[in-house]
Amino acid sequence: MKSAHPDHLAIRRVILLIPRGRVASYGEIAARAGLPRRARLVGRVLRDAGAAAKLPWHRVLCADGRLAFLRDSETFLEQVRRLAREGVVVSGNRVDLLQFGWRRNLDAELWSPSALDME
DNA sequence: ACATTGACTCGCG
DNA sequence: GCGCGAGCCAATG
Repeated sequence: MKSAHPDHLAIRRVILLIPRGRVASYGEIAARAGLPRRARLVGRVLRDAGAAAKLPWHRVLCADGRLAFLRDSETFLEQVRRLAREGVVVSGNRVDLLQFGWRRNLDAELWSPSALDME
């Protein structure tokens, strides 16, 4: 049973917009969906969505770039696999947002100009 | 109806 | 880096 709640739909829409090879935080997704400070709702939507939803859930991380799961969990490993498949590097339990963040620091582009090709 | 629980985030010490 | 509190609020028991 798919939720018809408009907030949930807005959040799913934003998640689908995250480009391959990029990641975004729960909070950023909420903000882009017009729901500032509703990061937890994003997590709830993803959990409720499940595998059948076909959402790129692996591109969603915590605000500091860490994955949201325990390092020994199967979900964590699956997320790392999916990210690696599209070129996103996970160091330890985190991703460098300067390189792979949807909205990354402009200075990072000076350090790796090739990142511009991903837009 | 009340308390707890989160795929969260941010500021402060 | 780490813990705490606050803000957030639907789902769960």
